[in-house]
Amino acid sequence: MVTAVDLIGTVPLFERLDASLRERIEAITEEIPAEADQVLSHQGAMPQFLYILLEGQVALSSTAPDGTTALVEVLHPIDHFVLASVLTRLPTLMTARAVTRCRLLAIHAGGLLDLVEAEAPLANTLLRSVSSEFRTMVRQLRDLKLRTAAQRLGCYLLARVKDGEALKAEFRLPFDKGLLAARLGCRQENLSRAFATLRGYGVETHGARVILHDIPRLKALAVPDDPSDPETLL
Amino acid sequence: MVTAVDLIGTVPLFERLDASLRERIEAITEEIPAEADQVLSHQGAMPQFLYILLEGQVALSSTAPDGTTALVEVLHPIDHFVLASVLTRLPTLMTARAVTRCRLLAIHAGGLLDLVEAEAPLANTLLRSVSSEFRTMVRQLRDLKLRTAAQRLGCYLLARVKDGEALKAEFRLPFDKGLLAARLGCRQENLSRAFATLRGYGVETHGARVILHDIPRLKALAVPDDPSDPETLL
DNA sequence: TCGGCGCATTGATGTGGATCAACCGGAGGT
DNA sequence: ACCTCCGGTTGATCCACATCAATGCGCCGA
Repeated sequence: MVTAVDLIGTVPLFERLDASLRERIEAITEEIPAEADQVLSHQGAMPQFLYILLEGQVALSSTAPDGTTALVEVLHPIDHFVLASVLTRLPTLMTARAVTRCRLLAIHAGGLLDLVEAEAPLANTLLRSVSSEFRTMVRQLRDLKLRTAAQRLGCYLLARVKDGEALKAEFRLPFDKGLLAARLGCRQENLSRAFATLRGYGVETHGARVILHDIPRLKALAVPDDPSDPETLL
Repeated sequence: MVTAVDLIGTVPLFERLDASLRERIEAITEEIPAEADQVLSHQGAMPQFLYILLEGQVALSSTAPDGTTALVEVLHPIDHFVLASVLTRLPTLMTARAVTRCRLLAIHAGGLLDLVEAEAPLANTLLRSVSSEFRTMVRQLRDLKLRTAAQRLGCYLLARVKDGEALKAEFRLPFDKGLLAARLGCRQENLSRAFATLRGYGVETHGARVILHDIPRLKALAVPDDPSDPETLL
C-alpha cells in the first residue's frame, strides 16, 4: 500500500527535504478525495490545510463583493494551493473548487507553520515556491493588461507544445473551453472568436484536439515570452 | 552618524530578527542614492541586489515583447523590491525605476541567499513578505478583471483615508495623476473621467488635493474589500 | 507682461470584449 | 429512431476604455 509519506516524497515541493523532515510533515497530513465541484477552501476563510493536488484539477477563483468572479488559475498535479494564506495566517483571497474528481493531500496548517519556524530547509523550499507563484501572478497581470485574448490564447497553446517541436504540434486541451476561457480572462464566446482568429495562423481545432500547423507564424502573432532568452523579456 | 545597521533595524522586513543576524545582513548591504528616472533593476536581468526603499518613490513595471508597458506597483518607504527574483535566482519580470530622487539600501543578492539558507528566522520573515506580495498581486488581478476604472479609483482613494474618518476625509495624492492612472491600469484621460464620475459621489479635487465629502456613498460605488470583515470578501 | 510649455480636462471616434440571443451538432436517454 | 440537453459557435448590440485631437490653465522664464 502506498502511504502518505511515500506520496510526500514525490511532491516536488518537498522532494529535496531529508527523510526525517518529510516524516514529520507526513505526520500532519492526510490524504483526502474530493468530488467534482466540491469547494475545498472558501474565499475569506482561514485555511485549515495546505493542499497538494495529486490527481484531478482544481480551479482557483476570486470573487468581488458584487458577486462577479475571476478565475485566476487552474491547477494540475502536482500543484499545491493556499500556501500564501497559510504562511501569512490570513484568510484566503480565492475559492478553490475541484473541477474534476480529485485526490489530495491536506497538510495541517498549524503544524506546518510550526515546522516552518524551526526548519530552515523547509522554509527555503516554501520561499522558492511562493516566490515563483508571485512571479506567475505578475505575468498574468501583464498578460491581462497588455495582450488581447487571441494573443493570450496563442501563448497558452504555444506553452503546451513540448520543446523540440519547432514547426508543428498536436495535443489536446486539458480541460473544456469554458474553463479555458475563464483562465484566459475572457468569455467562452470570445475564446471561440479567438480560435477563429488563430485559424488564420495555422491553428486547427476539432473539439479539444488542437493542431498547430505553423508554430513560427503563431509565435509572431502571440509573441510569447521565451523563458530561455531573457533578452526577449525586455 | 546613522549607519546602515541602524537602518536595517528600522526596516519592517528585518525588525524581528536578532541583532547578530541584522549585523550580518548589514555587512552585505550598502546605502545608495538614485536620481529620478534612474533604472535600478532592468526587466530580464539577474538582480544583483535586494533593494529597500528608504526615501522617494519607485515604480515597478512590466513590458511585453511588443514594447507596451504595464505599471504594476508604485513603492513607498519602506518597501522593498526584486525579492522574488532574488529568491528564485531568476531574471526579474519587472523594471524598477526611480520616480523621484531616492535613497535605498542594496543588499547583495548572493550573500542574502547564503543567509537565507542557514537562518530559519530570516527565511520565515521573507516567507511572510513574499506571501503577502503574492496576495497583493492576486488582489490587483481581481480588481483589474472585475472593477471599472472609477471603482478602482474609488478604492484607491478610500484606502488613503485613515481609520476613524468615517464620513469625510481630505488628503493629497502621493504622486501625479499620470502615474496614478498607470497604477490603476488606465490612461490619464480615463482617470480624469473617473474623477468626473466620482464627483457625483462627493469627491472633490483641486490638483493633487482630494476631499471626500461622503465616504459611505463612495464606498457604495467602489465596494472596496474590507479587510476587517472576511464575510465581505465573499 | 507676454509667450510658451506641460499637465489636466473635454470631446469624438475606434476597438476589444461582454452581453444577449439564436443556432448547431454530438452524446445520452427513451 | 427520436428527443433533449449541453457545449460550442455565430451574430447583433452594448459598454468600458483607448486613442486622437483640441482646448484650458497654471507656471516659469525672457
